[in-house]
Amino acid sequence: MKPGPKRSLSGDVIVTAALKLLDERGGDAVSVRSIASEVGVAPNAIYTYFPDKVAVLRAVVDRLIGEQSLDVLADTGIPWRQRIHEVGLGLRKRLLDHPGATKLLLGAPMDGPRALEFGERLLDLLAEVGLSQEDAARASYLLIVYMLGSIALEAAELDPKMPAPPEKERINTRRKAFEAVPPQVFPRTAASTEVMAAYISTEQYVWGLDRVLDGLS
Amino acid sequence: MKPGPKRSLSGDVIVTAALKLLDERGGDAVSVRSIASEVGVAPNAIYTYFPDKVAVLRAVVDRLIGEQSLDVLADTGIPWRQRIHEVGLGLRKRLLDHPGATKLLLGAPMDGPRALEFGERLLDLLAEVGLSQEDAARASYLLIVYMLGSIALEAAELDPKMPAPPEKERINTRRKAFEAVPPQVFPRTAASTEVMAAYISTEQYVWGLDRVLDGLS
DNA sequence: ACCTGAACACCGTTCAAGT
DNA sequence: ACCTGAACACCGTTCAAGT
Repeated sequence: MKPGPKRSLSGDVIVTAALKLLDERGGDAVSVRSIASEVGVAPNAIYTYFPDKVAVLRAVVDRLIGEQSLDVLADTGIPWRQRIHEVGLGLRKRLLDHPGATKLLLGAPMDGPRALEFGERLLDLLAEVGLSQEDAARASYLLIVYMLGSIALEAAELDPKMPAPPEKERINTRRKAFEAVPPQVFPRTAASTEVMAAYISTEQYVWGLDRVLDGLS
Repeated sequence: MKPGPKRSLSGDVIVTAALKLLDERGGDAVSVRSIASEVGVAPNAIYTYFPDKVAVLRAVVDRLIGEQSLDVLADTGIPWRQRIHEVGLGLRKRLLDHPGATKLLLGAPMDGPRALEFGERLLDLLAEVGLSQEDAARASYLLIVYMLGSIALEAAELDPKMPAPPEKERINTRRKAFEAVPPQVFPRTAASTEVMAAYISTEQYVWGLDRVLDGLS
């Protein structure tokens, strides 16, 4: 094969290929070599666009965060809590569509451009609502920790090779797991099987978000 | 070399070796082969005690969670908020001592025996405080999400090969990073540099924990 | 049951060389 | 500047065989 410029390659193309592999074949299948073969290029061509493999994966995470539109946050026609609900639920949905990628979420600092944008728009809203600059900054971090933490914990239970099954099915799976908890050793855990199983529900996610918002006001 | 039983090996010995490598040489240096050579055994001997590599790493995480004593949670002589503070701060300290291991925290479900024990003791306390069974279950999950989420996000910025530097130093590093944020694009983020830098402080951790606790009561 | 040697099918990354 | 081929120093895991 002849070398020479192809111009078919770019950072975006590489990120897209990595995400596709992550979704279709899971985290273990994503290698520099598999990404390269997916885009039809030699493995080391990747290094023209990224310094190393982890940089590619970080770009994948930032891409997913950027997929969530933040426009609602600025929509003063909607009550502010509801705006946060909408963005929080949207982010969760988008991330859970890519369980393989979501597992990488909290392994690296959230310092990508899309993550910064997310924080900035949250600060806008919190300032509008009347929080001081300092409280707004602290609150935005708390909200991000809550959202990403619960989404990551939720994604950890999903098969990275498959799109997430419907919520009911996921709760059933968890219920079975908790029914195996020995009641003599963990009486309260065993007694709350139903609630434990529903930890990963949309309802519990919103409940937690509301408790955090209650704590802020 | 002769094969034959050695009896020097056990799951615990393997976990200890893995944690040592994680601390001294970082996540990339932890391989089945390096663990095996650390304990003086052939690589495939590991598979007598664990089904695969990720099982070893999960056991490392559960070991660290188990290191935090939960006795304070049951000490009715201390105000309940303070009990949660103590356990939360203790867990944070213990995990941040092992940044390499902490990065693995939210990549797998929290279903180890020590994690279950943690949840159960939290349920005890929340029931004592007067929460209904359902609210207690939801609240314990919220608290765990908050603690693990902020600890993981904090650990993501640390060099896995080194013990965490003192807090002041870590805040200085972050401040420098945030001073590079362009104020035209992210005005609020840039204006709050000082608070953003302090996201990883003990004080912000406790502040967030208190907001969550406020939301619960 | 517990361990070994050898092998299989891979990795991430570097380097010199081609256009 | 952008890409290739070839190589280096590794991986996780399996399998048959020894005690």
